[in-house]
Amino acid sequence: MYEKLTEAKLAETLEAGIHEFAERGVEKASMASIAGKAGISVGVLYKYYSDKDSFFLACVRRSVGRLEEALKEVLVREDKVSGYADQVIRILQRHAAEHRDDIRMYHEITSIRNSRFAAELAEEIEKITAGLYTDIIRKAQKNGTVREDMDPGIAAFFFDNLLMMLQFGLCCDYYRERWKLYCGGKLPENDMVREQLLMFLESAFTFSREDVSHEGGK
Amino acid sequence: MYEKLTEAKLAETLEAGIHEFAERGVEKASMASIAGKAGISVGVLYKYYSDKDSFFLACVRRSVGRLEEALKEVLVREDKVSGYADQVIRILQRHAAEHRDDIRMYHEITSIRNSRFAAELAEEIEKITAGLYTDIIRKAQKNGTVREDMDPGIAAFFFDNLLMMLQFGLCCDYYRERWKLYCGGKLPENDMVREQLLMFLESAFTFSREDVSHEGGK
Amino acid sequence: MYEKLTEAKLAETLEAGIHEFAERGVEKASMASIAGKAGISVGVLYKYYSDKDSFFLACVRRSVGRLEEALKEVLVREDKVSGYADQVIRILQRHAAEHRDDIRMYHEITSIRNSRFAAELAEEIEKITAGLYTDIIRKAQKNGTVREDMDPGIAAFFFDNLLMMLQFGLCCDYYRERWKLYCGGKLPENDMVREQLLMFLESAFTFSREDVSHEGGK
Amino acid sequence: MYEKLTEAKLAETLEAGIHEFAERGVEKASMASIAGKAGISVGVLYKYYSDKDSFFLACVRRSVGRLEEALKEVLVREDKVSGYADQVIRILQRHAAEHRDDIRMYHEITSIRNSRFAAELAEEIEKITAGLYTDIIRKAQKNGTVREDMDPGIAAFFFDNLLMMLQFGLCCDYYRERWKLYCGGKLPENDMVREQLLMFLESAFTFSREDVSHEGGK
DNA sequence: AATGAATGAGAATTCATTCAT
DNA sequence: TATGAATGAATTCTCATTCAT
Repeated sequence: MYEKLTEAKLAETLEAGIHEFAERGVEKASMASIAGKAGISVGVLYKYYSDKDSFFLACVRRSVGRLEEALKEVLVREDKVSGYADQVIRILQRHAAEHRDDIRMYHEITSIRNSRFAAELAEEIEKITAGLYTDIIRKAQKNGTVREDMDPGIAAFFFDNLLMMLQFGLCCDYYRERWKLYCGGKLPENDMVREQLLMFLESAFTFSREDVSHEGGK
Repeated sequence: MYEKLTEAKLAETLEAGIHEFAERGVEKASMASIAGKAGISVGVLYKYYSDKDSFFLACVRRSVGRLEEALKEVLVREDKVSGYADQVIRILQRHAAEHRDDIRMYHEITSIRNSRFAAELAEEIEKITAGLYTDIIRKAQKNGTVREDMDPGIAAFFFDNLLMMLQFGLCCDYYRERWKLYCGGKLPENDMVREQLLMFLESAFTFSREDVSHEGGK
Repeated sequence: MYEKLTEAKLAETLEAGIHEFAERGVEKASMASIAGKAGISVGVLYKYYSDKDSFFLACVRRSVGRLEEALKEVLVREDKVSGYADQVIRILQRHAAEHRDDIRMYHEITSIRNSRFAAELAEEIEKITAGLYTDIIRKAQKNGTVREDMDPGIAAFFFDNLLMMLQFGLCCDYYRERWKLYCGGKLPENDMVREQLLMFLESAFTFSREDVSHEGGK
Repeated sequence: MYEKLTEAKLAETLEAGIHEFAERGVEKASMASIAGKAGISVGVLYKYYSDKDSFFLACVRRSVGRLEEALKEVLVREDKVSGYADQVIRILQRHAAEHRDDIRMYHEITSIRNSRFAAELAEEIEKITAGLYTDIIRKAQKNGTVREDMDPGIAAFFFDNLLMMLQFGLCCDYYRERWKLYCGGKLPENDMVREQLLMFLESAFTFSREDVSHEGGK
């Protein structure tokens, strides 16, 4: 009984936490219930994590780590935004289906009501994708596949926003309902959504007809 | 003491509620604290609202009503998406600046812990804009200013997603920090964001270059 | 609107009180609900009765008054206990059937947990029957129909106890269930109960010391 | 602080509960006050009992258990009702003197407000005595010491009613005052009451004089 | 005098956190 | 070191009573 918590047990605890936080939200999640599900005592939980909040953070980190891991699959060789986006969307759709709790948990983070904390977490979680997306766009601008008057950071932000909502739409109750409202009462198929989103993004990032005719008329 | 609850006081109570819910979230918000801030007794609060949930809904409705009121300013005569979008974005930016708590409260609704309201609220809140945006896009498709292969509902959804994130980015801690991350550490100016978002949308909704060249090659 | 409460309205209020107290018990009875049922405002209720307790007392008195009224029907000419008892039992059985709430209310009184109060009420409510029953027994002793070694007061007390339980058994949930337990699961018929109770009482009051010594002298 | 809840403490808690329920009634009894009196925290109270009702039931059961324990002392060898009754009355008189709160608590059960427990508790509490008393009477009928035209169940019920009132008369405010009223202002001595009650019962259960003379005249 | 909205003390219950074992 | 029982602050909600109208 008095044996040190194994790596595996610790992982199990985090998973139990992710599940509970995803299912009931931070406030309603119960430390006792989490410990119970993980098969450990509340005591150890508090030995490893000073309080509920810090345990929540640990869960967030695990959850986000898993998402990052998934995103590493994207072939960075891709220089065209559309090809890149296609890969990312596919991965996120699969990830959302396989790790619903992770996404719900991620949404919980966005509720954080303390800017010091928010800054720390946002940096930790979003820095990589922020940089990555911005770079892709910058490169695409250089090779002429994305319009040059677009601010790469802001464009990357828009891009990420759409992806974020894509995931929430797959996993979080309110967003699902919202999705349905726009699609005549039922969630659209992943393939259709991806196709439409790609079309939207592709258009967005390239020159619109006016611009063309404008430039053409120069 | 024993002061009659005026219309004004009732409004003040809702505002106090909106503030508390925005600041602390539904679970942590305290009915006693709200009553205290509004300068009324807990008793009346429960006279007017049967429980915390129903008071929360009343706050949400007030908050949403205010947003809808603001959105009514949009000239519906506009048939071009870009002109329409320009107006909507301006209004939302102003609204977010003036009613930060409303937006924070809106974000609160999207939380897991409030899943019990999800379907009901989503319908109530988003139905109007969903229909409106979809219509605008459909019309624009008819007059040839939006590409025809785009599903109007899904496109409207993308559009609304971007607007939603715009607002969260202005009001909610986590989203603000995320914004900063994409913009070199500081929040971008409203004007610049609007300009970029318009550009993004305009391109997105119109024919992409390939399409153009395709058509051009006809 | 601003008219004085009529006699009738006041009576209606007491009846509403009796019903509520009988149905929910003193603690759970709600002054607002009583006022509502009586069609008056809580305000007047408190104008006429200083607090819940004093209103409860007023209800008790009305309720007890009605019982006394019913008991006045007993022909006092009766000198034999059995004949007297027969009449009383019949009246109480009828009264219990017609005024269930009165009996339930009466049981509420017995819960009173303040001896000063208890003394006052007991005196008010039981004094008449106490005297009456004792007298009957005393007379019966004089004319030789009740054994002489019986203390008239104590015997009267036993008699009243049995009548009290009879009524509770007809009206109060716990006592009803208790009744059933002794009678194979269902409440016995009034006629049968009366017959048995009369037999029990008749025997109890008559068998005299002589009989005992008779046996002893055998 | 952080004292382990021993068996003894648990018992103390139940006693504190019995006292509080007896003193103030179920509704007015306060869980916090009970915990305080028992020297434990509200938390543990709720660890052991899911809510106030279930704690109340536990108290009732303890209280009833103690009474049953006491009643086990009765020598069941007794076949004559009078001898049996003598023993039971003695035990109940002693029990009431020593455990006033138990009896007050028992009275609490019979209240309207506790109707929700009525059937369950009545069965649990009274079944044993109901069966026991009925049996005794039935046996006595067989050996000719109790008149045969008496329904054993109903007779047992009358018997138990008298015992019940005996106990309430010793412990509950209202019943005490009522007692006094029948006895010239003061509670009668236990010995005297027992003697009179025995006499009453003995007579009640045996042939009345009329019956005797009736039979004699045949 | 009647009204009923407003008051606020009080009660049950929960659960993050502590600490004796 | 692990355990999980014990703690008690905090929260929601109720309702007898008051008093401005």
